[in-house]
Amino acid sequence: MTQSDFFSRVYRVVRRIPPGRVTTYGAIARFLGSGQSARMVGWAMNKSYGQTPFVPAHRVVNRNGFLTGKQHFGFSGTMQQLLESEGVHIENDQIPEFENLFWDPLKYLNPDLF
DNA sequence: ACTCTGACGAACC
DNA sequence: TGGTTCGCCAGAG
Repeated sequence: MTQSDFFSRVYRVVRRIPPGRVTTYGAIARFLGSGQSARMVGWAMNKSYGQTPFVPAHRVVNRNGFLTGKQHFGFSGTMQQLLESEGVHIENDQIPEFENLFWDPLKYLNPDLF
């Protein structure tokens, strides 16, 4: 594992997502210059458990604001609980305010630094 | 070496 | 409107 590994780059982006905000697998992939690799971002999240520093994977949802990765948080409901503890409202595994809470890496981070 | 499977998303029917 | 295909590519069998 080196600093430039795709997974490491993904983790570094995810760690920058502010509490109470969310982004998408595709947005991260596009930010890293690999727009068609959203699946790899998902795979990276799957392997993010136990990483240090902590990787707030619960702040990454799919492009429609659905908590598609909730099954991977151990007890079903953990992902939702983490988000709600940050003030993110959820209904039926979806974030109604998704469009307002969406945090785009391309808008706040410099790709050259990743 | 080869096939299959995805925490995705866009393009096609 | 909705199901299927396809690009992507790292692991597992």
